Amino acid sequence: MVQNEIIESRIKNAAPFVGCPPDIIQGLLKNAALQNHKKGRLLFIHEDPADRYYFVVKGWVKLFRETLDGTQAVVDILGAGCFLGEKSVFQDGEYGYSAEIAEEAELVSLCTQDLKAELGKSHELALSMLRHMADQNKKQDMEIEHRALQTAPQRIACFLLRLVDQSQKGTVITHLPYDKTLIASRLGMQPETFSRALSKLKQETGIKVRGASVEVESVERLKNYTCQTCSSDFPCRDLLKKSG
Amino acid sequence: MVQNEIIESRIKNAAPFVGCPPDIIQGLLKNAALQNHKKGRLLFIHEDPADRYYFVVKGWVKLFRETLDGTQAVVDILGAGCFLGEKSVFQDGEYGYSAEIAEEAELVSLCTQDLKAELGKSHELALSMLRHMADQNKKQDMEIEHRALQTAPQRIACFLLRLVDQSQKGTVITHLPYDKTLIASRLGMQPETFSRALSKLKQETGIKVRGASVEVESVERLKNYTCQTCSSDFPCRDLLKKSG
DNA sequence: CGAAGAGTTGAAACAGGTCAATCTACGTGG
DNA sequence: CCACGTAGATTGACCTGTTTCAACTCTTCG
Repeated sequence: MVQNEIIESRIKNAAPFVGCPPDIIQGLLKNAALQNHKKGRLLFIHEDPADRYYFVVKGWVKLFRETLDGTQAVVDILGAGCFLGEKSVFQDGEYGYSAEIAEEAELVSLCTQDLKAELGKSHELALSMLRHMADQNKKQDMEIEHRALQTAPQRIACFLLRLVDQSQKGTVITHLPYDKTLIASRLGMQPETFSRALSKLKQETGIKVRGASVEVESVERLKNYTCQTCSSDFPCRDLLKKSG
Repeated sequence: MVQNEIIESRIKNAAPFVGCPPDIIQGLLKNAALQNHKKGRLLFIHEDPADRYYFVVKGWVKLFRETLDGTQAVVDILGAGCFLGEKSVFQDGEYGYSAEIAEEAELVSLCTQDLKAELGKSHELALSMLRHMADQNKKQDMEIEHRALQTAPQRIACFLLRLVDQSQKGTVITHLPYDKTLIASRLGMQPETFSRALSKLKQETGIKVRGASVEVESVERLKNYTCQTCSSDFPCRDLLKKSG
C-alpha cells in the first residue's frame, strides 16, 4: 500500500501525465498492476493488439522490431521512469515494436482503454501527452542524426556523456547500466565493433574502462571528441528527458 | 478569394487539423498568408525563435540541420499537404531544424501563437494534433530502421515504391519528384552512391531510368528486392501519410 | 557558343560487418 | 572448494558497402 502510493506519485509526475487533475490520474490507474519480470520475458510483440502499456519502475526493457528475414533492430532500451506501449493508442491499437525484459525489472502495467478514455475526457492530459510526444520526436530526430553523422567511437562517447553529470569538472566514474552487447545493439552496432570502438575511445580521450565501470578523466575532452559532429549546441541536452 | 477558399479547405482536412470545429480553424487561419518562394530561399533556421509555421501547397521544402563542423544533415523533403515548423510550439518555441525551398514553392504561412492559443482552447485540435504527432513518430521510427538495415539500392527502391501506386499490376511509370542529388541527401547517401546504387537497382530489378522518369516493370519484384529487410509487413504503409 | 550545374565513372581509402578462435568471469554442481 | 560450463567480451583476418576525391560527360540555359 505504502509502496503503491510511492509508485503512484512517481507516475503522476512522469512526463506524459504531469499536471493532470487527480481524478484523471485515478482513472488512468484504475486497472493498474505492479509486476516483476525476469530477464528474457517477452512483454508484447510488434503489431499485436495493444491492451496494456507499461511504466518502468526498476530494471531495463528492450524495444525492438524484427524484419521478414529475421534480423532484429533495437529501437531503444528503457529504464526507470519510462513508458512503453503508450503510443499504441494513436496507432490503430497496435504495438509499434516488441518489448522484452533486458534486465530483471519492476513494472506498472496499465490499461490502454483507460488511457484512451481519459484522453477523451481531459484536455490537460492531451496537452501533456502532446509535450511528451514532441520530446520523443526530438529524441528520434537526434537519433537519426547521430547514426548518420557519428562514428562508432563517437556514439559510445555520446552514450557515456549522457550517463555522467555533464557539469562536473574533475574525474568522473560511471557504470555501464547494462551488458556491452546490449549497449552495442542500442547504438546500432555489432558487439565486436563496440569492443574495438571502445578501445579506440580509450586511446583518443583518455577514459579508463574496467568491466562495467568507466573513469572519465575529462568530460570536456569527451565532448570535444564527440559533439563536433552534432547539431545540438550543448551536448544532447534533449536526449536526457525520460522517454517511452 | 476563391483560391483562398480552396486552400482553406485543404488545410482544414490536413492531418493535424482534421475534425476541428470551424471557429478553431478560423482562429488558426487568422494571421495566415499565402506566399511564393524561389528555390534556395531560407524560411527559418534551426534554434531560431519560431513565430511562423508553414503548410506546403505546391513545390518542395528541404528540412536540415548543420553540425558544428559544418556538415549538413537532411531531415526530410516535404511536398504538397505537409506542415513544417508546427512542432516548435512544443519545443520551447524554437525551430527543430532549418528549412529551405528546394523547388519553387507555394506556401501558407501561419502563426505559431495562434496555434498555441487554439490548442489551449480546443480539445479536438489537441487530439488530432496527437494523432499527427504519433504518425510522425512512426515515420521517424521507420526511417531509423531503414537507414540501419537497408542498403543504398534498397533505400532507393523503397523510395520508388512510395512514389508508385503499389496496387498496380503491370508496368508503371513514375517521375522523380526532385533532383537526384536531393533524393540522395534525403536518403542519407552521397550523390555518387546514389548514381551507382541506381545502376545496380536497374540490373537487379529490371527498372528503366531515363532522366527523371522511371519505368517499373514489376512492382512485385521491387518489393521482393527491398522489403525483406523491413519490419513492416506491407511495404511501408505508414510512410505514405502526410507529414511535417 | 560557352559556362554552370547535375550526373556519372574510376581508383583508392575507410568504417563496419562477418566469421572464427580465444579469453574471461562467474555461477553451479560434484 | 574447485573444476567445469556457459555467456559475455575480446581479438585477428578478411570482406563488403559507402565515402572521398578527381576527372569527365551531359544537359540546360543565357
